[in-house]
Amino acid sequence: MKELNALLHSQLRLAVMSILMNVADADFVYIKGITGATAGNLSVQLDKLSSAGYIEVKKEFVGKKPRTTCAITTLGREAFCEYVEALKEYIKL
Amino acid sequence: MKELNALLHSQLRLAVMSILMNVADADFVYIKGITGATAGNLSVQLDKLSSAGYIEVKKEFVGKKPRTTCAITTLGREAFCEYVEALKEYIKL
DNA sequence: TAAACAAGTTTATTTTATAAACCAAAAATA
DNA sequence: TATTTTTGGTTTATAAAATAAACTTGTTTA
Repeated sequence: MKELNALLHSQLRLAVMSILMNVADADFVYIKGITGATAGNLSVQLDKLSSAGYIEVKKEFVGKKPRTTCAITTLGREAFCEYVEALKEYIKL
Repeated sequence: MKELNALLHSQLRLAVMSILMNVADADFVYIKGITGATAGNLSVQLDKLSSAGYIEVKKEFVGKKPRTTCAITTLGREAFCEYVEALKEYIKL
């Protein structure tokens, strides 16, 4: 059977990628809210996606508050689509 | 976002359940062949699915050789379907 | 009869996911 | 204005998982 991309086959990382597939970008607080993840866990998982080149993470200040914004990359988009294709073999759609 | 059943959100266990969704039963050697899993890993994962009541495992002798046969239960079937439904929220199908 | 094989199980190791603890700065409050 | 709380995270520690390696029991084969 086809392998499932282990980086994507994780609930939180998959949720993040799923969100980013449908918006231009999303910030840390927003993603945290939708996924219900703890900040620590989210921080770690965003790093992994970023290291893999699946997302781009931008850190800036808005006024005096820091803001971390994420956007999916072309590579990430491709990986996500391949993952979904592979998954279909498992869940027969 | 909906939670993904952690017991099913594992490549090998999902593969096993996927196989068992489509056949009356399947034996250890057959599942091992299709999934490409090692015997040890498969043994452990079958135990987990069995403990959760998602599959039934029957051990018998065919001639002089042992045979382990697995079949999905109603509970397992339901859990699989719910998992697939939850997953759709992530992969938008 | 010794070596290799079959069908698993058990145990140990490596990864992962996750949460807990922490940090710096800003905002709210007493 | 001093202190507490909140915001927006990161780092570190822990618990859980996946996986492989080693082992077992019995069988077949050379």
